Amino acid sequence: MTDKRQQLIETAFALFYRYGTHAVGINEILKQSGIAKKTLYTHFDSKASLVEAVLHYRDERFVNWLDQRMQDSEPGKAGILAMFDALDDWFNDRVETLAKFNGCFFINTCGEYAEAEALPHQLCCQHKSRVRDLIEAQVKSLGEVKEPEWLVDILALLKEGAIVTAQVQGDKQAAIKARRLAEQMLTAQEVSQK
Amino acid sequence: MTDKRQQLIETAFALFYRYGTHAVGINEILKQSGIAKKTLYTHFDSKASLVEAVLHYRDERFVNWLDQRMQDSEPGKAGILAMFDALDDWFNDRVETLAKFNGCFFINTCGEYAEAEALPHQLCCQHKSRVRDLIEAQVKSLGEVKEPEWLVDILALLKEGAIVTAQVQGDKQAAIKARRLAEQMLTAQEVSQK
DNA sequence: ACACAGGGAGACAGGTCTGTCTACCATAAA
DNA sequence: TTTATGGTAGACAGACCTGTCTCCCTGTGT
Repeated sequence: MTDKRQQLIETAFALFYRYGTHAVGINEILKQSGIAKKTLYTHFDSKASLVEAVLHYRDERFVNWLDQRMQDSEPGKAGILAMFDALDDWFNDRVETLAKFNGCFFINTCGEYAEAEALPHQLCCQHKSRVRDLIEAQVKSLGEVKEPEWLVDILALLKEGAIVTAQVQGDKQAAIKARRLAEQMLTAQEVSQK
Repeated sequence: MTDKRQQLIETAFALFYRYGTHAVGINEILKQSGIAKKTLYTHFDSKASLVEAVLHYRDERFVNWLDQRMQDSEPGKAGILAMFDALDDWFNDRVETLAKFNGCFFINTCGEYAEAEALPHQLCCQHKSRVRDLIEAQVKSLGEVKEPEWLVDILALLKEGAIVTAQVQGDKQAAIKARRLAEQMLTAQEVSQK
């Protein structure tokens, strides 16, 4: 029962992530998952609510993965740099949990629902806030920082830049380049602290 | 004659930029532009070739605008910072040349054609290369730089990060934040140079 | 053994999409 | 005046979309 629902979400995610939500029809999802149309409509009101569920699913999966990777290192500088290492693994398809890299699902979806009022757009925004919270927690562990808010924003901005560069330009080294700058900033931070 | 063609491209761009290329139908473009379907198909083979033309149009328009803004300042540091100022104007809808800010048309379109083999994806990639070239020219004017390639990459990456942050999170200050970091980097560069 | 719920298969309605085609109307050159 | 040309208007075909509905099969609890 809930098994079918999950299966639908996962199949839909794989297709949406590859081809975009508008480009993929319900029938394609049904064909690939081998699930009947009736079953889909018992679990979801409409395609829009399936899209919504897929966004929730990916959000949880992605944030959990990233959080785990950051928790594996010491809080603070190491944790932040671990984020960029995690991104590097993602870009180069060394993470089984996430699908083959195709950019950020939320940035892509946001492009399809560009109006700020659209629900998918808002869900994407919420996802980015959750990721920002992970960074913020690490920055707080750094100790006294001149302008912590700005540092958090810049680190998040670097992350977004790396993702887009890796996808559009196909530059799989983007995370490493961003990591280097982050390291410089954090080192400068340490020095000025002493 | 070519007038109609241009009109179609501009109407199509306005709609594609707002709603995405897949979400907008040919008929909507025709209705808004008041042009007949037959005329469209004398100028373009298919919707795909219209999308292609729109990407070229936006590419030229955007690159020309950004280039102009950078040329208005002294080459080097000032030129680079002028780029971030230009972005700030764009994000906050102070540029008539570009439409109301809705993220980067190329990033959005790339999300819709996520596969690297897709032609639109490649055109988006080419656009980003052209923008990178603008940055590269400015970095060359800086004089001796330790690793100019890396600096160019990072500045481009900051630019992408600012655009995405401004769109998804709605943070209209993103360009200013990125500009601040760029300024710090370039100042550090100057100091180490002496 | 029997009733019943869950799901597979897919027909179907109603709408939209792209792309073609016909019919008609301008304007301007010959 | 006549004849191209380029445009408008829109019917139309054929495909595909979402969402509903019916029919049938299968497994499970009683």
